[in-house]
Amino acid sequence: MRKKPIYSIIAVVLVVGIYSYDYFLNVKEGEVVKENTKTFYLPTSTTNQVIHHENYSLSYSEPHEQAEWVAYELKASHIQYKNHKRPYFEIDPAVKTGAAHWRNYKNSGYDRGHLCPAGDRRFSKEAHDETFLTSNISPQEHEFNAGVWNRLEQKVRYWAKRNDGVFVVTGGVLQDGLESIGEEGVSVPKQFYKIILDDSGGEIKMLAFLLDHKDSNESLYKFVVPVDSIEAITGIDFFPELDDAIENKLEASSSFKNWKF
DNA sequence: CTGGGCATC
DNA sequence: GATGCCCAG
Repeated sequence: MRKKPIYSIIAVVLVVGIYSYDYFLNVKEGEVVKENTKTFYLPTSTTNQVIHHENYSLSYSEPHEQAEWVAYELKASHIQYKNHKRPYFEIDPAVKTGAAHWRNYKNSGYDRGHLCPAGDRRFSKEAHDETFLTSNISPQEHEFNAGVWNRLEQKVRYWAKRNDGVFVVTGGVLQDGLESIGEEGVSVPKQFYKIILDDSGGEIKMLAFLLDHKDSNESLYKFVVPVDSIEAITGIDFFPELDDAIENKLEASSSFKNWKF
């Protein structure tokens, strides 16, 4: 072996290469990412810019200067009440096309509305801080953000505790012709969606919400829609790795009988 | 919980 | 730009 080190080097390169290739295959969009022992369901990207952070993934839309979706697992154990100081919003360095600056939001009249809520990532300072990237926010009316949207986020935490974890995919509906704010032109969505998937009970359950970008005192179940209808207006395929028969059945349903409100 | 504005350095 | 303080739904 000592006489022919070149063979050892080649062997190491081959092994590393194969495992790297396998790794990148696994994190390709629409594929399944192994996150510890759980399986993480990722949507497709219409923008070809999927980014994986430690505690959530996203697909960034450069024209709209925000994520078209943010996806993450919310485990029951994630829901803690540790207090962290709110940090400054930072430009997401992983967005190669250049994520928006928070200054676009300043004096715009709109909140920097989290997509992956800070309240869902309070289990560590690192996870909490990671939600303060500008790739994780969208312009939201304060009354909406602190109102019906906040109610929905709290309900998701309730389900995560009750069902021992859920998967969440959320974002604004990005379309042509939206109003925009700031020098970089961050689009202001007219609707926001949130999709919850629970696979803890052996059988997969799915629930989707579509809300107009305005506050409401209506009960949350009034906003339940089939996943199909969100796919139709966003062009995103939300659970492509699910068995087609299961995917088609679940995504066509707007039933919420299996969910306690 | 969800956030903002303003003064200060 | 970063920090601290006071504010609202």
